[in-house]
Amino acid sequence: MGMLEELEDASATGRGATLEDVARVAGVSRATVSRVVRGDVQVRRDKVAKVERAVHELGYVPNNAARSLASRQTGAVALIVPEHESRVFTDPFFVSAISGVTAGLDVSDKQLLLVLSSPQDHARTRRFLRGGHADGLLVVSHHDGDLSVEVLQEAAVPVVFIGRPPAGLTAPFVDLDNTEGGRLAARHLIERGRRRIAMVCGPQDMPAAVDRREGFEKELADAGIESAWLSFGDFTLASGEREATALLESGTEFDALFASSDLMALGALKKLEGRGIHVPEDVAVVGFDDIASAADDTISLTTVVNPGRRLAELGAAMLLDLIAGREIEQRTVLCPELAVRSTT
Amino acid sequence: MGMLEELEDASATGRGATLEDVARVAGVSRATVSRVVRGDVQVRRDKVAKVERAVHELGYVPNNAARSLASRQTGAVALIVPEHESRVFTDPFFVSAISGVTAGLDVSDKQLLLVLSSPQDHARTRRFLRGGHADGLLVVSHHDGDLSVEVLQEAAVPVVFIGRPPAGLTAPFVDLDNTEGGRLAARHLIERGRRRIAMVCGPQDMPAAVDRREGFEKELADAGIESAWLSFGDFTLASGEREATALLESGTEFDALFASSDLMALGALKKLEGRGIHVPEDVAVVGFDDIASAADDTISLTTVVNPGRRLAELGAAMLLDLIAGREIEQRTVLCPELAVRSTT
DNA sequence: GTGAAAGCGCTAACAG
DNA sequence: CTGTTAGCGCTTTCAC
Repeated sequence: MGMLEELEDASATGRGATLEDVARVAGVSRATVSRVVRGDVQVRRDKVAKVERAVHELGYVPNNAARSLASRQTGAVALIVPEHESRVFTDPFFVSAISGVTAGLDVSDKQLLLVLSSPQDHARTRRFLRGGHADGLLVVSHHDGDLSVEVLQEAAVPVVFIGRPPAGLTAPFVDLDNTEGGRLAARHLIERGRRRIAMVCGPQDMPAAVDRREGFEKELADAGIESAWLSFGDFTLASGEREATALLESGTEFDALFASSDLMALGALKKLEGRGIHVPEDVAVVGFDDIASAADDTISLTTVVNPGRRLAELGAAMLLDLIAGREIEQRTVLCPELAVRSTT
Repeated sequence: MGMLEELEDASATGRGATLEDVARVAGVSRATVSRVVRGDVQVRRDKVAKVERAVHELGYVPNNAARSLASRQTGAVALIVPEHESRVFTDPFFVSAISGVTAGLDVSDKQLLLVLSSPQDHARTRRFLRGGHADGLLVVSHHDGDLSVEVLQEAAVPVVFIGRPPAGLTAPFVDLDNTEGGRLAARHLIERGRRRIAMVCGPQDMPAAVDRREGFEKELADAGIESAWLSFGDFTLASGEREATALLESGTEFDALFASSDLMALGALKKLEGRGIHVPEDVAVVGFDDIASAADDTISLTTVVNPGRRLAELGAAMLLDLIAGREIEQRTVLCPELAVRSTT
């Protein structure tokens, strides 16, 4: 299937007291009970007390379905991740993003629906979007073509991108300045005296990956040097290994490697070490993301910090504002920092 | 918050054609449209065609909330994982379990709600359970006290455990014969000529961890040898490292180590190698689970195969049967196998 | 086979 | 501040 999500939704099934029961016991009208239950402040204190007692007594729990039906709100927000399950559960960046969204939603009573939609699930995702399951959408890790304007529009709810949307798709977003991130990495390497710098880029159908590459290339150009090698992975550990191997086998001389994700950097590191290449003596390595294991003693990877958690949190807040009908900044772009450790 | 879930649920928000619209366009009654939409076979072919055309024409999508409200069914099934987010996204076993459930549910139209409920979220989980959000519950990775009979009963829906529930909690379940798994590991090590065997157990508030330890101990006892050392981790990589360090520092002599999870085995392996101990020459290592990286060339860990995916799939099928009111086998116990690789 | 009618439990104007 | 009144959109007996 390919949908995975956070939730708390759906509807109450059967049993249980209804608003009406509570109203009867408390000796007030249904509307009043409804107000109390939702915290609609305009109710006299004594009635509130009565209602609360009745609610407790009856073990009343609101019926979600009825609530949604009447309010035309689902009480949920969906986080759309156009990646395969295995990737999401494997890349720490997503974990931080998810926990960031969770945190950002915490101030509201919205539930998180995690929607993993690998390419094959296109139809399913579309159905989901049309199904009106959420009051708002958060999109992370978007590749070109994953979601079209039309499909998004069908959902008829506010959308916020975590990471700049591709050209042609206009939507509010939060993002890291990935171009600057690429520059940062390149500059650092140059300052360390490296001149034969290779880069393993991320998938070029993702704006973030493109930006990182461009920033890297620009910085090199500004310094009047050319990149020693450029290749493309998909942000995974395996692709990092693969591209490092290719780099090694190409016979290219290089004294530094910039990987567009920590996972790829880790994969490359493994291969380099396997060949007896010393890091950072022979080759300096810089990653991107700053996943937890990058700071691990035995790895200690120099990397560009990608505050995924923070971005996600901001994105969630933006979405909440949008849903509430508040005005928001259409774009929020954070400035990257470099965490210098032992690989450079 | 601490709930994470799969979903597809909630309710349609606004817009869109209703059953009534379709009925009008198709020239039939609402009831008929409803029957057609749900595939309630008793409808004349020509009317079916008319309805389908109208549905297509209007782009009709059923409103979930209304559906749930009327049918008193949510169309969702919850997978309860009493673990912290970080753990779930970090342990490949959960990934297989999740994908197994996903697969098992695929034959139905039920949606998966992933509920991560760390201990602090007890109240939240309880609320969720009482909320009637799902038509059935699947519980995996249950620790003593995580869920009580009462709490489960409040949900008032069928429950299936993936992994034997603790004493006192009676529920249908699917499980691996963990005792046999522990035996298998011990026997293998003994057959390899090892006699000073250490074990890093899992948390003893989990039946699976207890069983693995007991199987291990029994097999050793049958062979007339005593375990060299026994300690307890929590199934994570970090705890594997920690316990291995403790083992090393205790000065205990040992020529084999059985870890109750692959992640712990990996952590231990790292520490052993860090100390210049050769595996398997000096120390043989056996893990449990057979996560993907266990089969990795550079690791090649001998391990007891825990078919998490299969178990989860079976569990989901059982739950579906239960929800449909069908009779089921109260317990399904799979027999473990050993994957012999390079660490023994 | 098919339609009519009666809600599911709640929210949301609208009076008062 | 509070009660009354309508539905939200769909499923589900129950007759026909």
